[in-house]
Amino acid sequence: MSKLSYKYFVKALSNDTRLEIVHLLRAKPRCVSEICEELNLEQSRVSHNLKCLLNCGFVEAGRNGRKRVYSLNRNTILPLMEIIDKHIEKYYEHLVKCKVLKE
Amino acid sequence: MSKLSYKYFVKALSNDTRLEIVHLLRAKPRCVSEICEELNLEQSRVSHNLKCLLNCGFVEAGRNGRKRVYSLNRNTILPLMEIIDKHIEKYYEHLVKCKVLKE
DNA sequence: TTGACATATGATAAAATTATCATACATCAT
DNA sequence: ATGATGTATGATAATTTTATCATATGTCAA
Repeated sequence: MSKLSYKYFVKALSNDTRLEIVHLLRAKPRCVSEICEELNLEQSRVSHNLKCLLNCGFVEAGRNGRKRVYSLNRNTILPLMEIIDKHIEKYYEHLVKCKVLKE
Repeated sequence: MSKLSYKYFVKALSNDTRLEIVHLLRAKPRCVSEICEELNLEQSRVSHNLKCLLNCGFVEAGRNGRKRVYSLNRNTILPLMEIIDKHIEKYYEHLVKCKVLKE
């Protein structure tokens, strides 16, 4: 319940790969190879990042034959993203003016 | 409004220094030198990290003489932290069992 | 049981973040 | 104006995070 764990949970959502996975799973559950294909990412990369999301309870894993199916933990991650979205909506312009975002 | 900005906002909260600052400001606004003292951190480190929080709209800055006073943007960061707290409460045990947290 | 498919994992290289140092800038009191 | 105080900023070193590669593990079908 410490700041350490706080940071850990937040870090899980502060990475492109993991955010892409989360966004993809928003629509429906998928197995690892599907995630790889749809996001055009390497398998080990996806697995490593899924593990992080799993550890933090942001996704859950089931099984379908030899496939491991991952789905969002909708109870927690969706409301969380909603709040962040709202904040971003309000402050995006501000952030852009500060020219902090590159790319 | 892209994933890039999303990541940027979340990253602002995924760092020990910035989280400590945010937690400190929860009680009341403070100037840079006060933050340094209370958290026992170097001044430039605090300033750099405050800038990040400022860019993202998580804190606001005023002035009092030659002191620059920072305060929390309570509208957005407090509800956000509340949700994260709730999630952590639920999943902390799980996370510990996975032995992901070191220290 | 063997081979093929699906995923996980450990080690390390590559990339990104962070802290630190030196110094610049800004404000106030004299 | 000058010095003292308070804060910001740029460059780079130190640290952390991430991706990649090689390989291990697990599951199923034959």
